[in-house]
Amino acid sequence: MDLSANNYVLSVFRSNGLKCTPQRIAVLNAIEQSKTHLSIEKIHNKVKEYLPNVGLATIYRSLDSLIHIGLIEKVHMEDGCHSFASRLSGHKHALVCKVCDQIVEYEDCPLESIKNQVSEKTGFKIDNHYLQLLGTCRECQISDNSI
Amino acid sequence: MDLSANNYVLSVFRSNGLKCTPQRIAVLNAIEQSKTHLSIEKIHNKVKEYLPNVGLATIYRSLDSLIHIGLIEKVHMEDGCHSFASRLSGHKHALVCKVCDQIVEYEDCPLESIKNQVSEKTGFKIDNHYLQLLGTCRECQISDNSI
DNA sequence: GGTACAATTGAGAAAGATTCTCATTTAATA
DNA sequence: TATTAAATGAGAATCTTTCTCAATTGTACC
Repeated sequence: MDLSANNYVLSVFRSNGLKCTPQRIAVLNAIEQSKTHLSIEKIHNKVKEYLPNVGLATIYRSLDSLIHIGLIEKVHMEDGCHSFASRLSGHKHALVCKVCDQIVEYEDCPLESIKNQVSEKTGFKIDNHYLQLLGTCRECQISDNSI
Repeated sequence: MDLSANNYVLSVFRSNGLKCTPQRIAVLNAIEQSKTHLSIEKIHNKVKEYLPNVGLATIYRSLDSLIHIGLIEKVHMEDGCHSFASRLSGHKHALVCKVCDQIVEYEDCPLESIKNQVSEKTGFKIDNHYLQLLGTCRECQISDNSI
């Protein structure tokens, strides 16, 4: 894991008046590099591989900072827990496999038109949305290791 | 609050082998009758009005049971907390006002067609979805008590 | 209606998750 | 490189959620 930030990430930190620390970069990298969702504990373990002394409180604080400046977002799992997803590659939605827990990100946002529709009907000004589709991925359908 | 269940609710409990207790009915009623989202603590307080001795653990257990038999579902809030919504009136999506916290339910599910689209592209078999739209309701836009 | 029995409850303890405090360290800036 | 405010690590404190167990209560059957 490279604990130095690229220019874009650095500029996001700076423009928000936040320091770009190795801890924060390590948390961001852990989330970006993961193919599946990570609990706080898993993020902590991942970061400890590179920064063995990092404290759990720092993970919480880093996640808060990264959410605040928009580099990551909280993703809600069906069981009520949450994980975290990178927002560096723009707006995405989560496809969560109930069998293998894999998260596939789906980039075409199908909701822009729907938002207008809903706005007209209800008068709500909608400025954010959260969509999650739950099901079984292709591999798990084939291997049929579902419960 | 009427702590007796209607026939439908009763049959759902029975077909799942669960007892229909006043505590569970009170939790269900509290959620159904609320216009806004309720935290666990608020549900507890609401239920205590009718069953003063109800314990917090019972609220947790009732919520689990009600989710398990499909009478309610967990709704995720943007801050990572969750509230609970009745499913007695069918499939609905939440429109959450960031100013007044009001939840408006929106019944036309715009996602059925999208699900097929996404399935084709990704191979996922999608069997559930969760959509939440966050914004400002008509009243709060007018009164402009936003932050 | 009364009885038996397993499921459920209340209370508080226990466990787990998150936040806070504060002395120390460190990134950013000049 | 020196300065300074922000960030960190460690552990305490605070919430939140789950567990345990004795007492209670729905439900099914008579």
